Amino acid sequence: MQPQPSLSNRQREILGYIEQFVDQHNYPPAIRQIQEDLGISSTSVVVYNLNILEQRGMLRREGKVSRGISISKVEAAFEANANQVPFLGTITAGSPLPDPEDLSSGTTEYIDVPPEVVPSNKLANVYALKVRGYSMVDALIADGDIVLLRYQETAQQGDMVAVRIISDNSVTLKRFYKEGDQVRLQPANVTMDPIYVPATNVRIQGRVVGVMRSM
Amino acid sequence: MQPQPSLSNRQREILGYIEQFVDQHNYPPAIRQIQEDLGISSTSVVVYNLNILEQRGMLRREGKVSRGISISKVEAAFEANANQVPFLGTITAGSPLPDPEDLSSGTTEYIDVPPEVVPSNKLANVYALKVRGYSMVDALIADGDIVLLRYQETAQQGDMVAVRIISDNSVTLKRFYKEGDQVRLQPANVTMDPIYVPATNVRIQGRVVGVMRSM
DNA sequence: GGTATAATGAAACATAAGTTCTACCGAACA
DNA sequence: TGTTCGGTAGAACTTATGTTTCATTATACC
Repeated sequence: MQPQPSLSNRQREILGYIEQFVDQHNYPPAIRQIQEDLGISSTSVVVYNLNILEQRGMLRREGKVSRGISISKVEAAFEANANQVPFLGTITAGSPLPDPEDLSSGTTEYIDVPPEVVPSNKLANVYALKVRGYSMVDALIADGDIVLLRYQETAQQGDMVAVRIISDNSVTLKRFYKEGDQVRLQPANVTMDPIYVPATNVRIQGRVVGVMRSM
Repeated sequence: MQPQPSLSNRQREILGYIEQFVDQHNYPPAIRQIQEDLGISSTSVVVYNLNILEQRGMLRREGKVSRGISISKVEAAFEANANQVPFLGTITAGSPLPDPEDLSSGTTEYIDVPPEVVPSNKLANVYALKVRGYSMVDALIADGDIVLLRYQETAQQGDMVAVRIISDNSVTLKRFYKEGDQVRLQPANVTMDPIYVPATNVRIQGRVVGVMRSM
Protein backbone atom coordinates (compact mmCIF):
# COMPACT_ATOMS: atom_id res chain seq x y z
CA MET A 1 0.00 0.00 0.00
CA GLN A 2 1.05 3.54 -0.67
CA PRO A 3 1.22 6.06 2.11
CA GLN A 4 -2.34 7.15 2.71
CA PRO A 5 -2.53 10.78 1.69
CA SER A 6 -4.96 12.85 3.69
CA LEU A 7 -8.40 13.09 2.20
CA SER A 8 -10.93 15.75 3.03
CA ASN A 9 -14.19 14.72 4.59
CA ARG A 10 -15.97 15.39 1.35
CA GLN A 11 -13.57 13.19 -0.54
CA ARG A 12 -14.00 10.36 1.90
CA GLU A 13 -17.72 10.81 1.68
CA ILE A 14 -17.69 10.68 -2.10
CA LEU A 15 -15.48 7.64 -2.14
CA GLY A 16 -17.70 5.84 0.29
CA TYR A 17 -20.76 6.70 -1.70
CA ILE A 18 -19.25 5.33 -4.88
CA GLU A 19 -18.26 2.09 -3.20
CA GLN A 20 -21.68 1.62 -1.77
CA PHE A 21 -23.34 2.52 -5.04
CA VAL A 22 -21.29 0.06 -7.07
CA ASP A 23 -21.93 -2.57 -4.49
CA GLN A 24 -25.62 -2.02 -4.84
CA HIS A 25 -26.03 -1.50 -8.55
CA ASN A 26 -23.07 -3.18 -10.18
CA TYR A 27 -22.42 -0.03 -12.13
CA PRO A 28 -20.91 3.26 -11.04
CA PRO A 29 -22.90 6.41 -10.24
CA ALA A 30 -23.14 9.46 -12.47
CA ILE A 31 -21.61 12.67 -11.30
CA ARG A 32 -25.01 14.28 -10.89
CA GLN A 33 -26.11 11.34 -8.81
CA ILE A 34 -23.21 11.82 -6.44
CA GLN A 35 -23.99 15.49 -6.30
CA GLU A 36 -27.65 15.09 -5.48
CA ASP A 37 -27.44 12.19 -3.07
CA LEU A 38 -24.69 13.88 -1.14
CA GLY A 39 -26.34 17.26 -1.19
CA ILE A 40 -23.51 18.96 -3.02
CA SER A 41 -24.39 22.20 -4.69
CA SER A 42 -22.69 21.77 -8.03
CA THR A 43 -21.39 19.08 -10.33
CA SER A 44 -18.18 20.99 -10.68
CA VAL A 45 -17.47 20.42 -7.01
CA VAL A 46 -17.87 16.72 -7.53
CA VAL A 47 -15.59 16.83 -10.54
CA TYR A 48 -13.08 18.80 -8.58
CA ASN A 49 -12.94 16.21 -5.85
CA LEU A 50 -13.03 13.27 -8.20
CA ASN A 51 -9.93 14.64 -9.86
CA ILE A 52 -8.17 14.77 -6.55
CA LEU A 53 -9.25 11.26 -5.71
CA GLU A 54 -7.91 10.13 -9.04
CA GLN A 55 -4.58 11.82 -8.47
CA ARG A 56 -4.39 10.12 -5.11
CA GLY A 57 -4.92 6.79 -6.86
CA MET A 58 -8.16 6.07 -5.05
CA LEU A 59 -10.05 5.57 -8.28
CA ARG A 60 -9.72 5.77 -12.01
CA ARG A 61 -11.83 7.69 -14.47
CA GLU A 62 -12.39 7.38 -18.17
CA GLY A 63 -12.81 10.79 -19.73
CA LYS A 64 -16.14 11.63 -21.32
CA VAL A 65 -17.54 8.25 -20.47
CA SER A 66 -20.80 8.16 -18.58
CA ARG A 67 -20.27 6.55 -15.23
CA GLY A 68 -16.71 5.88 -16.21
CA ILE A 69 -15.52 5.57 -12.65
CA SER A 70 -13.72 2.48 -11.47
CA ILE A 71 -12.75 2.06 -7.86
CA SER A 72 -9.45 0.42 -7.25
CA LYS A 73 -10.95 -1.02 -4.13
CA VAL A 74 -13.10 -3.36 -6.14
CA GLU A 75 -10.03 -4.90 -7.64
CA ALA A 76 -8.44 -5.07 -4.25
CA ALA A 77 -11.45 -6.85 -2.85
CA PHE A 78 -11.27 -9.33 -5.65
CA GLU A 79 -7.62 -9.94 -5.05
CA ALA A 80 -8.18 -10.23 -1.34
CA ASN A 81 -10.69 -12.92 -2.00
CA ALA A 82 -8.44 -14.68 -4.43
CA ASN A 83 -6.65 -16.64 -1.72
CA GLN A 84 -6.00 -19.61 -3.84
CA VAL A 85 -3.38 -22.30 -3.96
CA PRO A 86 -2.71 -24.89 -6.65
CA PHE A 87 -4.32 -28.25 -6.17
CA LEU A 88 -1.76 -30.85 -7.11
CA GLY A 89 -3.62 -34.11 -6.69
CA THR A 90 -3.83 -36.95 -4.25
CA ILE A 91 -1.51 -38.50 -1.75
CA THR A 92 -1.63 -41.93 -0.22
CA ALA A 93 0.66 -43.47 2.34
CA GLY A 94 2.75 -45.32 -0.21
CA SER A 95 3.09 -42.92 -3.06
CA PRO A 96 5.59 -40.08 -3.16
CA LEU A 97 4.29 -36.54 -3.08
CA PRO A 98 3.55 -34.89 -6.38
CA ASP A 99 6.30 -32.57 -7.46
CA PRO A 100 5.40 -28.93 -6.75
CA GLU A 101 7.16 -28.08 -9.97
CA ASP A 102 4.29 -29.69 -11.84
CA LEU A 103 2.69 -26.29 -11.70
CA SER A 104 3.88 -25.69 -15.20
CA SER A 105 1.64 -28.42 -16.51
CA GLY A 106 -0.95 -26.06 -17.88
CA THR A 107 -4.31 -26.85 -16.43
CA THR A 108 -3.69 -26.55 -12.74
CA GLU A 109 -6.73 -26.40 -10.54
CA TYR A 110 -6.88 -23.93 -7.71
CA ILE A 111 -8.81 -24.03 -4.50
CA ASP A 112 -9.75 -21.30 -2.07
CA VAL A 113 -8.06 -21.01 1.28
CA PRO A 114 -9.71 -18.81 3.90
CA PRO A 115 -7.36 -16.46 5.70
CA GLU A 116 -8.33 -18.15 8.95
CA VAL A 117 -6.51 -21.24 7.76
CA VAL A 118 -3.56 -19.66 5.99
CA PRO A 119 -3.13 -15.88 6.07
CA SER A 120 -2.99 -14.33 2.63
CA ASN A 121 0.56 -13.14 3.12
CA LYS A 122 1.80 -16.65 3.80
CA LEU A 123 0.46 -18.43 0.79
CA ALA A 124 3.78 -18.51 -1.06
CA ASN A 125 4.87 -22.02 -2.02
CA VAL A 126 1.72 -23.48 -0.53
CA TYR A 127 -0.13 -26.17 -2.42
CA ALA A 128 -3.02 -28.46 -1.71
CA LEU A 129 -3.31 -32.23 -1.79
CA LYS A 130 -6.22 -34.51 -1.19
CA VAL A 131 -5.57 -37.37 1.18
CA ARG A 132 -6.58 -40.83 0.15
CA GLY A 133 -7.00 -43.51 2.79
CA TYR A 134 -6.67 -43.59 6.52
CA SER A 135 -2.93 -43.85 6.88
CA MET A 136 -2.75 -40.45 8.48
CA VAL A 137 -5.40 -40.68 11.15
CA ASP A 138 -2.68 -40.40 13.73
CA ALA A 139 -2.07 -36.93 12.37
CA LEU A 140 -5.79 -36.26 12.78
CA ILE A 141 -6.22 -36.38 9.04
CA ALA A 142 -8.91 -38.50 7.47
CA ASP A 143 -9.72 -39.86 4.06
CA GLY A 144 -10.84 -37.05 1.81
CA ASP A 145 -9.19 -34.25 3.73
CA ILE A 146 -7.42 -31.51 1.88
CA VAL A 147 -4.01 -30.77 3.33
CA LEU A 148 -2.15 -27.56 2.67
CA LEU A 149 1.60 -27.89 2.42
CA ARG A 150 4.28 -25.27 2.13
CA TYR A 151 7.17 -26.59 0.20
CA GLN A 152 10.34 -26.65 2.29
CA GLU A 153 13.10 -29.14 3.06
CA THR A 154 13.87 -28.15 6.59
CA ALA A 155 11.70 -27.77 9.65
CA GLN A 156 11.64 -26.22 13.09
CA GLN A 157 11.14 -28.25 16.22
CA GLY A 158 7.49 -29.21 16.52
CA ASP A 159 6.48 -28.38 12.98
CA MET A 160 3.94 -30.66 11.43
CA VAL A 161 5.66 -31.87 8.31
CA ALA A 162 5.30 -34.29 5.47
CA VAL A 163 8.21 -36.65 5.90
CA ARG A 164 9.37 -39.40 3.66
CA ILE A 165 10.86 -42.33 5.49
CA ILE A 166 13.35 -43.59 2.98
CA SER A 167 13.69 -47.17 4.13
CA ASP A 168 9.92 -47.61 4.10
CA ASN A 169 9.38 -45.61 0.97
CA SER A 170 6.38 -44.10 2.74
CA VAL A 171 5.13 -40.59 3.39
CA THR A 172 3.48 -39.57 6.62
CA LEU A 173 2.47 -36.40 8.36
CA LYS A 174 3.93 -35.98 11.82
CA ARG A 175 5.26 -33.42 14.19
CA PHE A 176 8.99 -33.14 13.77
CA TYR A 177 11.57 -33.08 16.58
CA LYS A 178 15.24 -33.42 15.95
CA GLU A 179 16.98 -35.15 18.86
CA GLY A 180 20.67 -35.60 18.13
CA ASP A 181 21.11 -38.08 15.32
CA GLN A 182 17.57 -39.21 15.74
CA VAL A 183 14.33 -37.72 14.63
CA ARG A 184 11.27 -38.10 16.77
CA LEU A 185 8.07 -38.19 14.79
CA GLN A 186 5.16 -37.42 17.01
CA PRO A 187 1.57 -38.11 15.99
CA ALA A 188 -0.70 -35.14 16.39
CA ASN A 189 -3.05 -37.35 18.31
CA VAL A 190 -1.65 -36.96 21.80
CA THR A 191 -2.81 -40.39 22.86
CA MET A 192 -0.48 -42.08 20.42
CA ASP A 193 3.18 -42.84 20.77
CA PRO A 194 5.99 -41.28 18.77
CA ILE A 195 8.34 -43.16 16.54
CA TYR A 196 12.08 -42.64 16.30
CA VAL A 197 14.01 -42.72 13.08
CA PRO A 198 17.67 -42.01 12.23
CA ALA A 199 17.98 -38.51 10.82
CA THR A 200 19.56 -39.87 7.67
CA ASN A 201 16.48 -41.93 6.99
CA VAL A 202 14.03 -39.06 6.64
CA ARG A 203 13.44 -36.37 4.05
CA ILE A 204 11.22 -33.44 4.77
CA GLN A 205 8.95 -32.74 1.86
CA GLY A 206 6.99 -29.83 3.15
CA ARG A 207 5.34 -28.33 6.13
CA VAL A 208 1.67 -28.82 6.84
CA VAL A 209 0.11 -25.41 7.24
CA GLY A 210 -3.52 -26.34 7.19
CA VAL A 211 -6.21 -28.96 6.79
CA MET A 212 -9.71 -28.68 5.39
CA ARG A 213 -12.33 -31.37 5.69
CA SER A 214 -15.71 -31.61 4.05
CA MET A 215 -18.43 -33.92 5.25
CA MET B 1 -30.44 -22.49 -11.36
CA GLN B 2 -33.29 -21.92 -13.72
CA PRO B 3 -33.66 -24.00 -16.82
CA GLN B 4 -31.19 -22.57 -19.26
CA PRO B 5 -33.23 -21.18 -22.11
CA SER B 6 -31.60 -21.33 -25.49
CA LEU B 7 -29.76 -18.18 -26.43
CA SER B 8 -28.96 -17.18 -29.97
CA ASN B 9 -25.34 -16.83 -30.97
CA ARG B 10 -25.71 -13.10 -30.99
CA GLN B 11 -27.09 -13.11 -27.48
CA ARG B 12 -24.29 -15.27 -26.21
CA GLU B 13 -21.83 -13.01 -27.95
CA ILE B 14 -23.31 -9.91 -26.39
CA LEU B 15 -23.37 -11.46 -22.95
CA GLY B 16 -19.78 -12.54 -23.25
CA TYR B 17 -18.77 -9.10 -24.42
CA ILE B 18 -20.43 -7.45 -21.44
CA GLU B 19 -18.78 -9.80 -18.99
CA GLN B 20 -15.41 -9.21 -20.49
CA PHE B 21 -15.95 -5.48 -20.62
CA VAL B 22 -16.99 -5.22 -17.00
CA ASP B 23 -14.08 -7.37 -16.03
CA GLN B 24 -11.73 -5.03 -17.80
CA HIS B 25 -13.20 -1.64 -16.98
CA ASN B 26 -15.16 -2.10 -13.78
CA TYR B 27 -18.10 -0.41 -15.42
CA PRO B 28 -20.57 -1.71 -17.99
CA PRO B 29 -20.45 -0.90 -21.71
CA ALA B 30 -22.81 1.46 -23.49
CA ILE B 31 -25.19 0.08 -26.04
CA ARG B 32 -23.36 1.79 -28.86
CA GLN B 33 -20.12 0.29 -27.65
CA ILE B 34 -21.57 -3.19 -27.82
CA GLN B 35 -22.88 -2.40 -31.23
CA GLU B 36 -19.61 -1.14 -32.65
CA ASP B 37 -17.25 -3.63 -31.08
CA LEU B 38 -19.41 -6.51 -32.14
CA GLY B 39 -20.00 -5.12 -35.63
CA ILE B 40 -23.73 -4.93 -35.23
CA SER B 41 -25.48 -2.62 -37.62
CA SER B 42 -27.87 -0.87 -35.30
CA THR B 43 -28.33 0.00 -31.68
CA SER B 44 -31.88 -1.22 -31.90
CA VAL B 45 -30.60 -4.72 -32.56
CA VAL B 46 -28.56 -4.53 -29.41
CA VAL B 47 -31.53 -3.26 -27.46
CA TYR B 48 -33.68 -6.00 -28.90
CA ASN B 49 -31.28 -8.67 -27.71
CA LEU B 50 -30.62 -7.03 -24.39
CA ASN B 51 -34.32 -7.15 -23.70
CA ILE B 52 -34.38 -10.84 -24.40
CA LEU B 53 -31.36 -11.39 -22.19
CA GLU B 54 -33.10 -9.49 -19.44
CA GLN B 55 -36.25 -11.54 -19.79
CA ARG B 56 -34.14 -14.64 -19.55
CA GLY B 57 -32.69 -13.35 -16.33
CA MET B 58 -29.16 -13.17 -17.67
CA LEU B 59 -28.80 -9.52 -16.75
CA ARG B 60 -30.67 -6.57 -15.38
CA ARG B 61 -31.09 -3.14 -16.85
CA GLU B 62 -31.97 0.18 -15.37
CA GLY B 63 -34.10 2.17 -17.78
CA LYS B 64 -32.69 5.41 -19.17
CA VAL B 65 -29.50 5.00 -17.22
CA SER B 66 -26.28 5.16 -19.17
CA ARG B 67 -24.46 1.88 -18.91
CA GLY B 68 -27.16 0.69 -16.56
CA ILE B 69 -26.47 -2.95 -17.24
CA SER B 70 -25.70 -5.27 -14.40
CA ILE B 71 -24.73 -8.81 -15.09
CA SER B 72 -26.17 -11.33 -12.73
CA LYS B 73 -22.95 -13.21 -13.16
CA VAL B 74 -21.09 -10.52 -11.34
CA GLU B 75 -23.38 -10.89 -8.40
CA ALA B 76 -23.04 -14.62 -8.63
CA ALA B 77 -19.28 -14.29 -8.57
CA PHE B 78 -19.53 -12.01 -5.61
CA GLU B 79 -21.86 -14.33 -3.83
CA ALA B 80 -19.67 -17.26 -4.71
CA ASN B 81 -16.82 -15.43 -3.07
CA ALA B 82 -18.93 -14.38 -0.15
CA ASN B 83 -19.04 -17.88 1.22
CA GLN B 84 -19.16 -16.85 4.78
CA VAL B 85 -20.72 -18.25 7.89
CA PRO B 86 -21.11 -16.67 11.30
CA PHE B 87 -18.43 -17.46 13.82
CA LEU B 88 -20.14 -18.10 17.13
CA GLY B 89 -17.29 -18.72 19.49
CA THR B 90 -15.57 -21.61 21.17
CA ILE B 91 -16.63 -25.04 22.31
CA THR B 92 -15.04 -27.29 24.85
CA ALA B 93 -16.06 -30.77 25.90
CA GLY B 94 -17.98 -29.62 28.93
CA SER B 95 -19.72 -26.50 27.83
CA PRO B 96 -22.95 -26.45 25.87
CA LEU B 97 -22.89 -25.19 22.31
CA PRO B 98 -23.54 -21.51 21.77
CA ASP B 99 -27.05 -20.82 20.64
CA PRO B 100 -27.24 -20.23 16.90
CA GLU B 101 -29.88 -17.63 17.64
CA ASP B 102 -27.15 -15.44 19.05
CA LEU B 103 -26.78 -14.18 15.52
CA SER B 104 -28.90 -11.23 16.45
CA SER B 105 -26.27 -10.00 18.85
CA GLY B 106 -24.99 -7.34 16.51
CA THR B 107 -21.33 -7.76 15.98
CA THR B 108 -21.09 -11.26 14.64
CA GLU B 109 -17.84 -12.24 13.04
CA TYR B 110 -17.86 -14.14 9.81
CA ILE B 111 -15.29 -16.48 8.35
CA ASP B 112 -14.78 -17.68 4.80
CA VAL B 113 -15.63 -21.19 3.80
CA PRO B 114 -14.23 -22.47 0.50
CA PRO B 115 -16.73 -24.28 -1.70
CA GLU B 116 -14.52 -27.34 -1.51
CA VAL B 117 -15.47 -27.64 2.14
CA VAL B 118 -19.09 -26.60 2.03
CA PRO B 119 -20.72 -25.86 -1.34
CA SER B 120 -22.18 -22.35 -1.55
CA ASN B 121 -25.69 -23.67 -1.94
CA LYS B 122 -25.50 -25.59 1.32
CA LEU B 123 -24.41 -22.86 3.64
CA ALA B 124 -27.84 -22.25 5.13
CA ASN B 125 -27.90 -22.59 8.90
CA VAL B 126 -24.21 -23.32 8.99
CA TYR B 127 -22.07 -21.68 11.64
CA ALA B 128 -18.52 -22.01 12.79
CA LEU B 129 -17.03 -22.80 16.17
CA LYS B 130 -13.48 -23.00 17.36
CA VAL B 131 -12.60 -26.12 19.30
CA ARG B 132 -10.79 -25.75 22.56
CA GLY B 133 -8.93 -28.72 23.99
CA TYR B 134 -8.32 -32.24 22.85
CA SER B 135 -11.58 -33.84 23.85
CA MET B 136 -12.50 -34.48 20.25
CA VAL B 137 -9.37 -36.12 18.91
CA ASP B 138 -11.37 -39.27 18.42
CA ALA B 139 -13.38 -37.30 15.87
CA LEU B 140 -10.10 -36.30 14.25
CA ILE B 141 -10.51 -32.81 15.55
CA ALA B 142 -7.73 -31.06 17.39
CA ASP B 143 -7.32 -28.06 19.60
CA GLY B 144 -7.74 -24.90 17.55
CA ASP B 145 -9.71 -26.47 14.74
CA ILE B 146 -12.65 -24.64 13.29
CA VAL B 147 -15.68 -26.88 12.93
CA LEU B 148 -18.58 -26.02 10.68
CA LEU B 149 -21.97 -27.10 11.95
CA ARG B 150 -25.34 -27.01 10.30
CA TYR B 151 -28.02 -26.52 12.85
CA GLN B 152 -30.44 -29.46 12.90
CA GLU B 153 -31.99 -31.66 15.55
CA THR B 154 -32.22 -34.86 13.60
CA ALA B 155 -29.64 -36.86 11.71
CA GLN B 156 -29.30 -39.55 9.10
CA GLN B 157 -27.47 -42.77 9.76
CA GLY B 158 -23.75 -42.15 9.65
CA ASP B 159 -23.87 -38.38 9.90
CA MET B 160 -21.17 -36.75 11.91
CA VAL B 161 -23.08 -34.79 14.50
CA ALA B 162 -22.59 -32.72 17.57
CA VAL B 163 -24.42 -34.65 20.27
CA ARG B 164 -25.09 -33.68 23.80
CA ILE B 165 -25.11 -36.60 26.17
CA ILE B 166 -27.58 -35.44 28.76
CA SER B 167 -26.48 -37.52 31.71
CA ASP B 168 -22.86 -36.43 31.24
CA ASN B 169 -23.72 -32.87 30.36
CA SER B 170 -21.06 -33.13 27.68
CA VAL B 171 -20.90 -32.41 23.99
CA THR B 172 -18.98 -34.58 21.57
CA LEU B 173 -18.67 -35.00 17.86
CA LYS B 174 -19.36 -38.52 16.63
CA ARG B 175 -20.87 -40.43 13.79
CA PHE B 176 -24.49 -41.15 14.55
CA TYR B 177 -26.23 -44.51 14.13
CA LYS B 178 -29.65 -45.19 15.49
CA GLU B 179 -30.03 -48.84 16.48
CA GLY B 180 -33.43 -49.45 18.00
CA ASP B 181 -33.69 -47.68 21.32
CA GLN B 182 -29.98 -47.25 21.39
CA VAL B 183 -27.72 -44.81 19.64
CA ARG B 184 -24.29 -45.89 18.55
CA LEU B 185 -21.77 -43.08 18.58
CA GLN B 186 -18.84 -44.00 16.43
CA PRO B 187 -15.55 -42.10 16.57
CA ALA B 188 -14.31 -40.95 13.19
CA ASN B 189 -11.01 -42.52 14.00
CA VAL B 190 -11.63 -46.05 12.77
CA THR B 191 -9.22 -47.54 15.25
CA MET B 192 -11.38 -46.52 18.16
CA ASP B 193 -14.44 -48.21 19.59
CA PRO B 194 -17.98 -46.88 19.53
CA ILE B 195 -20.04 -46.08 22.57
CA TYR B 196 -23.69 -46.92 23.03
CA VAL B 197 -26.20 -44.59 24.66
CA PRO B 198 -29.97 -44.78 25.15
CA ALA B 199 -31.69 -42.69 22.53
CA THR B 200 -33.44 -40.69 25.21
CA ASN B 201 -30.11 -39.64 26.61
CA VAL B 202 -28.84 -37.79 23.55
CA ARG B 203 -29.74 -34.53 21.86
CA ILE B 204 -28.48 -33.73 18.43
CA GLN B 205 -27.27 -30.17 18.28
CA GLY B 206 -26.11 -29.97 14.73
CA ARG B 207 -24.40 -31.77 11.95
CA VAL B 208 -20.71 -31.37 11.30
CA VAL B 209 -20.30 -30.37 7.69
CA GLY B 210 -16.67 -29.40 7.69
CA VAL B 211 -13.46 -28.83 9.56
CA MET B 212 -10.66 -26.37 8.97
CA ARG B 213 -7.32 -26.48 10.69
CA SER B 214 -4.57 -23.93 10.68
CA MET B 215 -1.03 -24.72 11.74
C1' DG C 1 -5.03 44.38 5.10
C1' DG C 2 -3.46 42.15 0.78
C1' DT C 3 -2.50 38.37 -1.89
C1' DA C 4 -2.06 33.56 -3.19
C1' DT C 5 -4.46 29.22 -2.95
C1' DA C 6 -8.02 25.91 -2.00
C1' DA C 7 -12.76 24.99 -2.30
C1' DT C 8 -17.43 26.13 -3.81
C1' DG C 9 -21.57 27.71 -6.77
C1' DA C 10 -24.23 28.40 -10.80
C1' DA C 11 -25.04 28.01 -15.27
C1' DA C 12 -24.25 27.16 -20.12
C1' DC C 13 -22.45 23.83 -23.33
C1' DA C 14 -21.38 19.63 -25.81
C1' DT C 15 -22.04 15.07 -26.42
C1' DA C 16 -22.56 10.32 -24.93
C1' DA C 17 -25.98 7.23 -24.80
C1' DG C 18 -30.85 5.35 -24.16
C1' DT C 19 -35.33 5.16 -26.76
C1' DT C 20 -38.45 4.76 -30.34
C1' DC C 21 -40.45 4.35 -34.90
C1' DT C 22 -40.73 2.53 -39.26
C1' DA C 23 -39.09 -0.23 -42.95
C1' DC C 24 -37.02 -4.41 -44.40
C1' DC C 25 -35.62 -9.32 -44.86
C1' DG C 26 -35.82 -14.24 -44.75
C1' DA C 27 -37.87 -18.41 -43.00
C1' DA C 28 -41.78 -21.06 -41.64
C1' DC C 29 -46.39 -22.08 -42.74
C1' DA C 30 -51.23 -22.28 -44.14
C1' DT D 1 -48.90 -16.61 -52.77
C1' DG D 2 -49.61 -14.13 -48.88
C1' DT D 3 -49.10 -13.83 -43.95
C1' DT D 4 -46.96 -14.09 -39.70
C1' DC D 5 -42.88 -13.71 -37.00
C1' DG D 6 -38.18 -13.45 -35.26
C1' DG D 7 -34.55 -10.75 -36.30
C1' DT D 8 -32.12 -6.78 -38.64
C1' DA D 9 -31.33 -1.79 -40.36
C1' DG D 10 -31.28 3.06 -40.26
C1' DA D 11 -32.33 7.18 -38.48
C1' DA D 12 -34.45 10.67 -35.72
C1' DC D 13 -35.40 12.07 -31.08
C1' DT D 14 -34.68 12.84 -26.16
C1' DT D 15 -32.22 13.09 -22.20
C1' DA D 16 -28.69 11.71 -19.13
C1' DT D 17 -24.36 13.05 -18.15
C1' DG D 18 -19.53 14.77 -18.53
C1' DT D 19 -17.06 19.32 -19.29
C1' DT D 20 -15.95 23.98 -18.92
C1' DT D 21 -15.95 28.76 -17.73
C1' DC D 22 -16.31 32.31 -14.54
C1' DA D 23 -17.57 34.37 -10.44
C1' DT D 24 -17.53 33.77 -5.41
C1' DT D 25 -16.25 32.46 -0.93
C1' DA D 26 -13.21 30.57 2.55
C1' DT D 27 -8.32 29.74 4.29
C1' DA D 28 -3.79 30.67 5.10
C1' DC D 29 0.32 33.25 5.12
C1' DC D 30 3.31 37.35 4.95
